[in-house]
This record gives sequence, structure tokens and C-alpha cells, in this order.
Amino acid sequence: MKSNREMEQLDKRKKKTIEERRQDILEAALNIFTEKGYNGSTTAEIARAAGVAEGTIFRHFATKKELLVAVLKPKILKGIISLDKEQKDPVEFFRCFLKNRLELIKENDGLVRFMFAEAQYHEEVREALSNGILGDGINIIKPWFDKGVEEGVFKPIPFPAMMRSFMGMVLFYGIFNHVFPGFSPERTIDEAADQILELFLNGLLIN
Amino acid sequence: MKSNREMEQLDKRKKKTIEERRQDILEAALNIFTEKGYNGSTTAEIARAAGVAEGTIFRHFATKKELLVAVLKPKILKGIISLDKEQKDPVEFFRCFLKNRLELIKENDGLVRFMFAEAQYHEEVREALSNGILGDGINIIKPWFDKGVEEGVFKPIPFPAMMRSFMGMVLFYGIFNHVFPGFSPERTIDEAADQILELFLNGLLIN
DNA sequence: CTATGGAGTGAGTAATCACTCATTTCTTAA
DNA sequence: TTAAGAAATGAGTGATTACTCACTCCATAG
Repeated sequence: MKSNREMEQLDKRKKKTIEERRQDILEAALNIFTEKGYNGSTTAEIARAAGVAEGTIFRHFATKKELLVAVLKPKILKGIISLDKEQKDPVEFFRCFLKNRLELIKENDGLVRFMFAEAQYHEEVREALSNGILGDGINIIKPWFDKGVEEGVFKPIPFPAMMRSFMGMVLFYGIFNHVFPGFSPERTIDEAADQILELFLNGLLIN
Repeated sequence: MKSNREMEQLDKRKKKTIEERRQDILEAALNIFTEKGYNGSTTAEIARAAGVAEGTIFRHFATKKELLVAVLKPKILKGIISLDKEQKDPVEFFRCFLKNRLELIKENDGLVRFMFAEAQYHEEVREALSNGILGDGINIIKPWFDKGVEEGVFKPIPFPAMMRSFMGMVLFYGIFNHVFPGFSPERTIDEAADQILELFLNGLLIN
């Protein structure tokens, strides 16, 4: 019997492991889905893009919808952990967080738009988003918001209202540029983040 | 030959005019589309909901996609004219405009979410949105924004950046409540509008 | 070398789709 | 009353769909 190490080497040279095949399918599905939408994509097309037979998809995922959920689940909130935890200043936290989110959203532009588009029609997607963003994401933001309020730096507005507006500003960034191409002159992420942050922190009024 | 008046009365009693049939189909299509998405809806289902035969749909609209565009076009920006034009104060304008938009969005919740969801996949929808919102809508807002900047009330931030954030806060209101049901305790539109306006005008910071 | 089992395959299937068209039904003018 | 045209109909059509399954392939175990 060969060692695991030898088996892995063989696999790399000749064959793909089950997990690698799975990843191929997930990656292809992500690309096709984000381009054409869930109902606009066919399993045949995904199989072609993944370089497998159509039947292989259903060996890994029982249904097309199961594939959809499997595509989205691991993508939700990816990277939130990488946030700098040594921040002590609530304002600085929001600055870092916003830039981090905006970069993530720009990198995964199609994915984010796809997620929120399909969330309109699939309960499963809404649940995944709720569990991910509400379950984990908000637990990171809320303490910082509360801290800012306690320190007298932030206004004591209701957290959900703040959250809703903040997410709107950030998430709509990609949607806006996709729906209204060319309207917003192209700038760097930093510039966009600064503009959003300025509005979010200080508002439109001057005094 | 009967007068128009007589014909209309006859129609009301017995038959529907072509225009009324058209409206029936458009209304049914809107309901089905917003519930299941464009690709998730079938023309058979729409016909059933409209109380007509499937063939009748294609007598009024050459293709399903033509029906989609016909559904969305007249809905875009509906009601923008009703805005109070006698406002003189830029801040008051934004207050009125925001409440007006928020009411419109709450009333047409499914429609708004549907529009921006399908805009991801259909160039025609993006064009309709661009023409409608960018063509007419922004021409209403920009003068007020410019006026506010001239009067030294608003910060001279780039208009597209302001617009993007503003639209994000407003449009995301319905999406947020749909994707995260129950997270934001239910309040009146006025309350929500005030919260958004406070953030938009004065920001999160206190000083 | 041969047997075994699990991964991969792709032609096949029943269902469903957008769209068509021959036919029926209704409206109206004479 | 009737002729004629317009509108509505719904069974039919070919294309497409998600999903199945009998089979092949191949790495390993004995």
C-alpha cells in the first residue's frame, strides 16, 4: 500500500482528487451563474466550463439548487477575519472596515451582484446571507458602534438603521457602476472609500 | 356608427378594449416577474394570471423579453413629477425627495427589487434604468445639489459620488428588509426617512 | 494478473419552454 | 341578418431543460 504522500503525487500528475473536481465545478458554476443568473444558466454549460461531463455535476451535487447554495455559502463574508483587530478607535475601525469591504466588493463584483439579485427569488440564498452577514458580520461591527456611542463619538441612532444605510452605500457601489456605466468617473478604491466615509461620518452639510 | 362614448360603455359591460387587455397582461406579468424573476416565470403562468390564452400574450408582445421591457419602462420614475416644485431650500428639497422616494419604494417594493435584480443580466433593463433615472431623475436632483453647494450649505463633493451613496441608502432600504426580515424593527416610513436623512445630512459623528 | 468498487461518462428521458397558426369567437358596418 | 375583419384561442411544435442510468475506465487490493 502506497503512502498518502505518494498517492497525492500521483493524483497531481494524472488525476484530480474528488475535492479538486468539486472545486472545478464550483468555480465554473460561479462564473456562469454570475454572468447569466441562476435560471439563465444550464447544467450542460457549467459542465462544459468545468471540463466534466454533465452527469458528474450530479454525482457531486444532488440538484442544481444544491449547487447554487454550495457556490455561495463559502463566499459569504470571506475575508472578514483578516480585519485588523488591534484597532482601538471606532472611527479608525470603520475606515479600515469600509476600505476592506470595498476592495472585497470590487474584486468580487459579479459575485456580490449575483448574490443580492438571486436573494430576491431564493429563500435559501436569503438564509445563507442572513446567517453569514447577520450572524457573524454584525457581531463584529456592533461592538465598535456601541463603543463609539459610549465614548460620545457616534450619535446614538438605532443600530439597524445605521447598518442599513452603511450597507446600502457600500453594496450599491458595484451595482451602481454596473447599471450606470460611465456615469461615475473611474477613480481608485481609496478615493471612493474616502468619499463614502466622509459622507457616512460627517454628512453632506457643511456646518 | 356608434359614438366613442357608446362603444366604451359597451366595452365596459361585455368586453375589454385592446388597451385594457394589454394592461391585464402587463399587470399579471409584473406580479409573476417580481415573484419568480424573469427566467423563473413562464408565459403560460402569466397568461393564466391575466385570464387570457397564452397566444394572446404574443399578439400584444412579440417576445417574452419585449413584455419584460414593456412592464418596466412605464414604472421607472413614476411619480417623480408629483414632487413639490415650489421648494426653495435645497435641504428641504432633499427631505421631500427622500420621503417621496421612500414611499414609492415601499409601495412598489417587489418591483424595485426586481428591476435591480434583472438589471444584472439584461442590457435592455440597464438601458431603461439609465435613460429613466440618469436621463430625467438626475436632472431634477443636480440643480438642487449645485444650488446647495453654491449657497455654501452642501460640501462640494463630486456629484456622482453623492448620488451613488444617496441612491444606495434609499434603494437598499427595501432590499435590506427583504433579505434580512425582522432585523430592523418595523417603523413608519417617516421614521425611516428621518433616520436616513439625518445620516445623509449630518453623518454619524457627533461634533 | 485479476477482481473490485467507486468516479466519470454522455446518450437518453420526461417535462417544460417560448412561440406558432389554423380555427373559433366576437364586433361592427351595411 | 349577414358578411368580413379583427381578436382571441389553445393544441401543437421543435428546442431546451434538469436529471438518470447503464456503462466505461482505472487505481488499487488480493
